[in-house]
Amino acid sequence: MLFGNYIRERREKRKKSDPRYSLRQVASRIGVEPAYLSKVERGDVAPPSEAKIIALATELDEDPDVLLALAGKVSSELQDVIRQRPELFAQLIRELKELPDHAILRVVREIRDGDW
Amino acid sequence: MLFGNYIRERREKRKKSDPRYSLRQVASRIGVEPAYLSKVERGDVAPPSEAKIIALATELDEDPDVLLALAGKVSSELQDVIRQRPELFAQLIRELKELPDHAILRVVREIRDGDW
DNA sequence: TGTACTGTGTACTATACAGTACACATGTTA
DNA sequence: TAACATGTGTACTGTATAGTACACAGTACA
Repeated sequence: MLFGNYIRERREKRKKSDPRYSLRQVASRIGVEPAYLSKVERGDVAPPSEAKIIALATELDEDPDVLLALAGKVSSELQDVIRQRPELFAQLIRELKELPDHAILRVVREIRDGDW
Repeated sequence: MLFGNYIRERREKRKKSDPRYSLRQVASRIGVEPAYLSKVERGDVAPPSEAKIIALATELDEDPDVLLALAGKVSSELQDVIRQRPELFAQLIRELKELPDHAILRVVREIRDGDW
């Protein structure tokens, strides 16, 4: 799924029941020109900046990390965490790379519940 | 520690015992102009691209992830891993953010040794 | 003492990024 | 049917990124 298609789909869905989700109004609320959002939704230009993507996520009630991923980006907040301890996190992420979702979820839960 | 200072320090150290580590020769081996590497080492310009930083890491036998971190970057390879499963990794990284090094290392080891 | 190598200052450049501004045709509604 | 709202095409812009090219002064050494 491409970023633009996904956004358009989500926005149009909301528009059905709420006219406040017209392209123009959403564009205005996230602070871009309508022509630009139009091009973004049609994949005519690259996805917007991280800040605009997060605004869009809030607006459409989507997970910002997922939208950023669709846009080929990783949240700068997460990048900052990694940059604080690059060896540790690099090792961890490479270790987890091949594991199935449920294994990673198990790690997340163990950390949340355990006495780390 | 700034990226440029660090690189210069490491390079000069090697240069003491091996004249192949002059600024010019290293620049040539990693494929940039000497004037540029000079500016990079003095922090006169921003750190180079990911590819050049990795070449530099290889050249100076440093950890690429550490050099990238000093340059304010995160390896695109790690970013790709995160982008494959954004929710999962975002959750995990935020969870680990506050934990001390030894706790994260424990996770890494458990994954490596265990039956995940 | 001249040749070769060292690091550096100045000027320039090509490409990507992240949009704006305005005009236009079509559609809706009061 | 006038006023307003909708999405989109075209043209343009400022800033950042990632460097190159060339000249120059100082140092080493043969």
